[in-house]
Amino acid sequence: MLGSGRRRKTGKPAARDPARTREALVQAAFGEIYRSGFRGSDVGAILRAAGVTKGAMYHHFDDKEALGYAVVDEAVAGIMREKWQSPLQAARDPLDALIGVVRAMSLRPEHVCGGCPLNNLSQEMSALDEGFRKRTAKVFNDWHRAVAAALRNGKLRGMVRKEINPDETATFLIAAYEGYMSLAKNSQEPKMLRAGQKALVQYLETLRPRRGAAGMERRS
Amino acid sequence: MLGSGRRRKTGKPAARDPARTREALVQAAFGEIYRSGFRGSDVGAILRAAGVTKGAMYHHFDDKEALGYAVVDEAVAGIMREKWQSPLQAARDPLDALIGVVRAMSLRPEHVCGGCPLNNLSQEMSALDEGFRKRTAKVFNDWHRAVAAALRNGKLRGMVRKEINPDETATFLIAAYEGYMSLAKNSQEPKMLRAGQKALVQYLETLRPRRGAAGMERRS
Amino acid sequence: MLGSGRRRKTGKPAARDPARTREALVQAAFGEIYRSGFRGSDVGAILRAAGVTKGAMYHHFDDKEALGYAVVDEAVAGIMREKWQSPLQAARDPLDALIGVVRAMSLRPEHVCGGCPLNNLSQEMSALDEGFRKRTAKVFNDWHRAVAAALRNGKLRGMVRKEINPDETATFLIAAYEGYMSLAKNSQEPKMLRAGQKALVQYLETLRPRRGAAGMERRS
Amino acid sequence: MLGSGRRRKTGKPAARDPARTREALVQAAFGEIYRSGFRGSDVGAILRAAGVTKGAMYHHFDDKEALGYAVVDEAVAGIMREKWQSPLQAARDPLDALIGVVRAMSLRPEHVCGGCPLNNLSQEMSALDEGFRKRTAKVFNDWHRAVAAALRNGKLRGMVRKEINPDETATFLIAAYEGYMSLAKNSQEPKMLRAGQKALVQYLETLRPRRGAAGMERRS
DNA sequence: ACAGTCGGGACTGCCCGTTATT
DNA sequence: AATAACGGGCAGTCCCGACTGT
Repeated sequence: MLGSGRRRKTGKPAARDPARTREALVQAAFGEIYRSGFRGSDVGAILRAAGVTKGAMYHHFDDKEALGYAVVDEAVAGIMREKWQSPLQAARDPLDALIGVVRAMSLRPEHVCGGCPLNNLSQEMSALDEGFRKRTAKVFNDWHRAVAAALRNGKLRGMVRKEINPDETATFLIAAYEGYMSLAKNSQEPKMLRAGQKALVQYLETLRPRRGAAGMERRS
Repeated sequence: MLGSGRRRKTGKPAARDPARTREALVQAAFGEIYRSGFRGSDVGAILRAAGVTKGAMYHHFDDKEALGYAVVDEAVAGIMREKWQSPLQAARDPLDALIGVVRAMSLRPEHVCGGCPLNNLSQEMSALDEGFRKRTAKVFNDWHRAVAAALRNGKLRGMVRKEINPDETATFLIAAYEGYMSLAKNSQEPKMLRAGQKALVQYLETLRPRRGAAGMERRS
Repeated sequence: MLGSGRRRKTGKPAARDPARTREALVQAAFGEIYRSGFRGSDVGAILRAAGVTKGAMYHHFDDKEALGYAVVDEAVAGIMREKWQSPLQAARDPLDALIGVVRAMSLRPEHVCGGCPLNNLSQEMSALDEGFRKRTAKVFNDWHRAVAAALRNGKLRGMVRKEINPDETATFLIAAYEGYMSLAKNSQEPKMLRAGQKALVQYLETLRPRRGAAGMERRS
Repeated sequence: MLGSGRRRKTGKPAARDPARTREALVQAAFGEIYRSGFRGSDVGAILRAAGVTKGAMYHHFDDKEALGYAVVDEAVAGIMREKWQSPLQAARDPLDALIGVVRAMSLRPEHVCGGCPLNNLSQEMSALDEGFRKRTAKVFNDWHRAVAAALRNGKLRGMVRKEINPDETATFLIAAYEGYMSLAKNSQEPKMLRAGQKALVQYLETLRPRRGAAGMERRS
């Protein structure tokens, strides 16, 4: 502390920017957590990846947990929104949009092996940490709401069969999606994901109203 | 016990029984791992739960990993066999049997929150440890084979629609099942599992051939 | 406070008074350091005690070390001057004065347990930081000079035995004094200090010239 | 943890020997603490000096504090015993023995600057940690008892003046000794220690009975 | 076959000093 | 002069597994 090691700072500390620092931390943490799980991820590695020091991190986040929460709230939720909510909101035909989302699933090996970030975190932490559970549940909820709303909207506009229950159908879709993601992560084979895409698309097609039936819907 | 202070351990070492010791370890490990994940589980806790000491454990298993592998190969595989393979083998009507299995899903809170042991382990370890991945993949495979075989068999016997692809259908079933288990684990609400049961049963019912229309079904 | 949201700090910043701020810092630092040692003292605690903020402190002092130096130069040196130099300067009989000082030693528990501020700092830092060492050495020196001067003066005026060496005697006195302070700090018993007082007074009495034997004393 | 970094132990762990490990830790800790004080000493440095890892240390000691306690109880107490108790026990003439001890004080620069290990620790920690205080107090006590016993014994054997109070005299001796050690540590000059030796020897000589006046000394 | 002490080492996050920024 | 941001050392925890006995 004193006495011996008297060293003056050498390299300049690279222009403070709290927001950037925070964002870098969240992104780096997301990457590490995606790779190793929350508990398996090393704070040191996150720090290195973010180019940030411990002191800075513990200034922005109380502890590793708080950082993990931010990852769910920001990074993971953002990804899901971008992948599902946005396309659905912008869509004319909800089923086309959903099929588009399913077809857009990445088949890149790292994504196949990595699985779904949301499901990973949820599976790992739900039973262990209520904070994580609540946050991941919220993301699931938002996702579910977006899909259900799209279906409901589709029904109103005659683009989705009248008999289906939007909530149940949305849940089924999400469950099947996550299930295939899990199986693919385990098998590590893109063909498993492809099978999932095929099955999901097939399923989604069954949700369209029968042509020439009640109300005379036109295909989009 | 004679002469100088030479005393034999008083408490008897509980009648050596290697097989029992091993089994106790595997069961205790299964429990701990189910609760905390493989990496989160504490060898000490497993030992305590099994009433076994370190020396004993490291006699039977090279390391924690080896114990984990045994948990997959024995405990987890056993559970899946008991829950799926056995009912299916004994079944007259494969769809009835599958519906029976789905209906038998435990709604007990600890199971809802705990999720599916197989999926848990697979999700946690697939990306990190090839040994775990292979072993869980094998269990998934056996499961899949059993379901597919039942469906195939059902087709032959006219109890399952001819158009379905047994392999794809089995995969879909498993994916949806695991998906619902994941969602339930996250939501911690039995009603999510109930929704899953309902949806799966509904789906299974669609696999039955149309009555009185053998061989003439139209595509949906 | 007009127009757009331009607001001046509402709570007044307590009437800037650099000198007061500085003094408050030195006093608070003295207190903290006396309690916990220099390295053990927490800058935050000093700040709180002084009712001053970090920015203010680092305005007045380059770093914690500089504050510590000021504590030695100002607070500690001041205390020693007040306790030793002043009484000695004003004294008629130096031995009476010294005895007075010894008798004035505080027996209050916090002082017994706290020890001598000068010795504390010197012991803690001498080997670790040359700046502290030099500064505490200077205070010791001033102290020593004052005692030695008093003895020398006493000799001239026939109030102190001729044979004694003022420098050596002063050193001995200081050493014994600090030694007792150390022992008392360790034992935490006032009676140890009392023993020191008694011994020192006894010793000081032996420094008086033998009555009626001016100039003819034999050494024991 | 798992998955990636699979490394098998390479270097053999150097033949277990708990007692050696413990002793190495205590000795290394003594060195570090002597150099930097207890709070200033770095556990990592101690570990490096001892050639021992953290795990080993925290197996033998609950925490840094416990290691520090062992240093007092074992290393410091041992040094004092060796330096004072042993010579005194073996002595014919207690005063000769004490003078011998004083004359044996090391004048080596590192010892001058380092001060007395016992006093260092006592000064640093007495006010902060009751455990340290008690332990150092015990060492002081043992020391005091040995000196007092020697003086008492000397009195009985006519080698020490009858009028002196062994307890008070021992305390005075110890106080003066520690005082000089403190001053020397601060001044960093061996000549200060030499002055101390001279003064202490002179003082010790005054404790001898007057020659040819056995049994008839006057009170001072 | 089993008991358990010993030891290895990665990792967290606290703490605290300091420096930009306002 | 006040506060937010940052740098980083370091204690101590955790937990695995080896090795010595019994």
